[in-house]
Amino acid sequence: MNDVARQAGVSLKTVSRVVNGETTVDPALAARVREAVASLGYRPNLGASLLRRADQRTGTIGLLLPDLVSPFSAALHRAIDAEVTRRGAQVLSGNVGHDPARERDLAETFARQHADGLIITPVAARQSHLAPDIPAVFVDRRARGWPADTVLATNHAGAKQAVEHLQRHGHRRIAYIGTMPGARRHGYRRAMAAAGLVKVERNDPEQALLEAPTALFTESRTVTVAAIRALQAAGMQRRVALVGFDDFPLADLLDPGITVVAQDPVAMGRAAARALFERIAGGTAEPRVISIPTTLIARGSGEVAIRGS
Amino acid sequence: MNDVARQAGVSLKTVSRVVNGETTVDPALAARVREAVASLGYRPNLGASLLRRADQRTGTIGLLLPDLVSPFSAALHRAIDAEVTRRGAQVLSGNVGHDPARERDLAETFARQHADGLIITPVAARQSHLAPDIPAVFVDRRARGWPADTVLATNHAGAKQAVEHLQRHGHRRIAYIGTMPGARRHGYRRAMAAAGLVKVERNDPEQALLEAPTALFTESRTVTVAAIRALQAAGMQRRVALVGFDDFPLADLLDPGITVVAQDPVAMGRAAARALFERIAGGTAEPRVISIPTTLIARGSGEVAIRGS
DNA sequence: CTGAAAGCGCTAACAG
DNA sequence: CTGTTAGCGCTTTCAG
Repeated sequence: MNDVARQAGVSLKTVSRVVNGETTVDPALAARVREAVASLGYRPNLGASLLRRADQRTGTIGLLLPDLVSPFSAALHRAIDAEVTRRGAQVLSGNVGHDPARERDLAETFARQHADGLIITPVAARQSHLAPDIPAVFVDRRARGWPADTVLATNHAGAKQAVEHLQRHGHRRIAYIGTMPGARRHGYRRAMAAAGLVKVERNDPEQALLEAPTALFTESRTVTVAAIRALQAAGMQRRVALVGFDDFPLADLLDPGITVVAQDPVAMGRAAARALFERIAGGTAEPRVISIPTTLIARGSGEVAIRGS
Repeated sequence: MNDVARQAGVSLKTVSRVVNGETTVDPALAARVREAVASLGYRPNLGASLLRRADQRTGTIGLLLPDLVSPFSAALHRAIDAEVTRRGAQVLSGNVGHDPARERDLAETFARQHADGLIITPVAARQSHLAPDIPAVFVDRRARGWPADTVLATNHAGAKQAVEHLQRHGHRRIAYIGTMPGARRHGYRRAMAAAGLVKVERNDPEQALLEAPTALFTESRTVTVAAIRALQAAGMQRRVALVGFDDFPLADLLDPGITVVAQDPVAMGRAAARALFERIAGGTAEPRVISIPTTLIARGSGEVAIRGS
């Protein structure tokens, strides 16, 4: 900045004013400064600037996702990106890879880089260890040990939709396939029990099929695809019904098309970004849980009627 | 840091040594410092540290992708992430959304945050405007106007694989469907011409089908999926052959399975990360183009024989 | 509208 | 092994 000042024939402070877009600078001087900036390839030093600056905002939001490869994460990312960009800020994202240590390291990195806030799909059981004293919002999984807003799909209602749909097609013996702990699975259990159905619970679709269920309900995209493969391998894709939690690309092009309870990642991402900006702006209300409804999309696999009925 | 020093009863410099992991500190003092750090919730100021530090490394790599949602980008991301993490650094990524202005802004942001290097899948026609005087490597599209290493799939060879495969199954009249300009499409043209085939070139699969080709070659995942939909809608998925460039999830579960020329995003990502670390370490060789081979994966759609043959 | 001086939090270079 | 001093690049405060 000193070099720029020298070349433009002004004081350092005037350069600072121009670089920061203050309007109280003589246009002729400002032009000379901008010229010098361009010719010297000057780039302001963010860290030095932040050292003294009153307003500590950097216009940067950190996003931590367990697995950037999943279609759900990707859609969430895009929605958050759109909302954050619309407000003139930027999203930088980090891939946690389901590793709590990396979750902590990335949160720490964002905090050291003075991100204005964090949006996190947590992978660790408790989040207290990463508390980086900057505004944060959780998405898709409830945060524990660290009060913050949380945006969730309404899993319990989603499970209810799936189970009642299968029940309407005559099914009584339904296998739940998945590995997820806690609240989400609990939602499925409650839905099954409430409907008075026989429940088979397994991690592996092939094992589940041995128990002769007439319908499958799968907990995530990964498990849904595994179930499709197992059904096709056994030639049973038209004899056992299947409803998956979470939509995925090409679900409509398979044969039969896969019926899913779709989350709404666009609404979830937008809600998370909005909640975060409220926190950044200084909102100090109690931590909220924001629920986003799910939708059942019938495509064929969930409408396979029970055998012999 | 001053507060920590006071509480631990040592000088500021000793705190600095402990925080930076220097080993020349009395263990008892170091323990006292760490205790004070924890109790005060002290977090070092990266910007201030960098201001004076000789080694300007931050252990951070910036990754710019045109669209984080695409499976290819996601796979690339994961591979880069793995290689960078293995070397003890972190990847922060930004979604460019095919917008040259955002590409520039994100590169600028990473530069200001002192990223050690950049990996970019460029979207702008020329990259000279974003040249952020830090080491950079391009992936998946050749960089123009800014000499840097580039990692590419061997498109020309990939097109040859596809065309020869279709030719072997009796096809002479092949539609190329895609919108991509420049080198990649050029590769397809050359491959077609070299094989002496009749080429129909269209953006839209439905239009292409009107020209009665016996086989389709699609340029990207998006176009491949559009072609699958068009073929299924016309009931022609077993009468017209299809080979797609770039593999995608569930391609094997469709009926027929979709034959593709698969890129190798894992190898591409690893090569890009390695090239970048060489540049960061000070390698000053001429800009290279690193080619990663493609593989034809036969799944059914590309082996549909020509009608009546 | 412009500039001079002080100091943000930290590390390099040098003593002890 | 530990401490002192100077100064990184910038913005603040305050005086012209």
